[in-house]
Amino acid sequence: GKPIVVCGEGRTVIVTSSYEARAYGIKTGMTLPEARKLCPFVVPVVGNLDKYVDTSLRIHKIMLDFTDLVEVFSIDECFMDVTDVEKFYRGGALEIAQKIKDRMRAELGLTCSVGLAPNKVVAKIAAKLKKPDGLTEVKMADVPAFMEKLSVDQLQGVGIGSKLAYKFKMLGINTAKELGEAPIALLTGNFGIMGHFYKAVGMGKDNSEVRNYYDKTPVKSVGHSHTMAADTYDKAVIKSYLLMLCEKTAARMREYGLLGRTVHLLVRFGDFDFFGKQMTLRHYFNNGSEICGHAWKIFTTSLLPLKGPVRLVGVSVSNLSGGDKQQYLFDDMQKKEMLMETVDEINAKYGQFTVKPAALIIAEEFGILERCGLIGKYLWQDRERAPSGGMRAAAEMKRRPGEGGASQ
DNA sequence: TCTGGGGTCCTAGGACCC
DNA sequence: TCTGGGGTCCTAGGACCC
Repeated sequence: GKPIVVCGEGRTVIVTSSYEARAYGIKTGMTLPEARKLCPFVVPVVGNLDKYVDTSLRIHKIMLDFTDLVEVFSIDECFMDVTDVEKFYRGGALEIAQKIKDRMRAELGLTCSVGLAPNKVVAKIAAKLKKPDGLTEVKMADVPAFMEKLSVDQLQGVGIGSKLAYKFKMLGINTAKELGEAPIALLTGNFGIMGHFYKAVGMGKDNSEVRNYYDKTPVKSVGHSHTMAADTYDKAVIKSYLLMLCEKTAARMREYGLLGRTVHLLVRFGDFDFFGKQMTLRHYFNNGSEICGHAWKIFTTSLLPLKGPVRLVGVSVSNLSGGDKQQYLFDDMQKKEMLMETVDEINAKYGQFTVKPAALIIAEEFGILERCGLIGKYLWQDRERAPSGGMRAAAEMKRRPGEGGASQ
């Protein structure tokens, strides 16, 4: 019953908020001061990802009792295809939806909103219509009438964002119906191959399949970025942050059994100007110090002297390869891999960064990181959060990412 | 104490190969 | 009477999703 906002620590934004908070005009993406202006007694709550991941997996379990065709779309959304199983329930798909809602309430104390439709696109839009605790069914025959009532803004979430909605309006397309009826030449002329997709969405057509829960889609990139506690020109501080992010990235790559050969450096300056540059190597790696070496090379060759204070640094690795164990030509590479495995095991047991590169220890001891404020705390926060169970759950979740799904 | 962090996909241009 | 056509790979930038 209170106006609550969920946010992070340090320089953060509001991730989500209770309906009480929304009544004051508080929206996702706002800063805390902005929210306080709208509601002085708003209650900030720091998010707890481990708990959300754990809850998410419990929800999946409930859905999997009905079918394996459960496609994870995000931490709180799934598509479900009950075409083949609805005949086992007297009330059909509607009964399945209601049973899931009942079990979520009874077992997890949560409400959810369901959209029941012939395909993923319509189901996703339908699910958003009544929140919270809604259940909206759109039968095949009712799809045209359903789409007719929607503005292009309401198509958001299915690959049509606000910028696109604006462009549609500039073309005189204001409703989903108009989008569906727009000449294909107009759409492909303006949006290329995507024009076909937009027209289909406008008509409420979508024949993409709901993936099986156990079919893993390969990860395309792994990375971390962080907005520092304060903007800085200090290269030692920037490099320390970067090394920490590279170590976290590398540890996750190893956890997923991945190697990569493209390093992408991201930098956001104090004025919000964004810089990104990537570099592809001939060989594969998943070692934090190597990733950092490449990222730092991009930094020093492209960004010095600094045009302004740095606000955010980030790194990501792509061009990933399935992580089969490599046959090493040289013993020292094998030793390095054994070392990394051991470090990963220790950190999995005692918390992230229990064992870390000396460069990070030195950065800590000399107070380089503290000069920027929160970094020391950041380094230890994962340890304080009882890593073993939750982190595994998080890894489990990330190994099974989803894409767009029939019933949500 | 203005403006987070994790991703995917598409486009367009250039280098390079035969 | 200058410089085709088929590819792949890499990079940069942006829209979009949660």
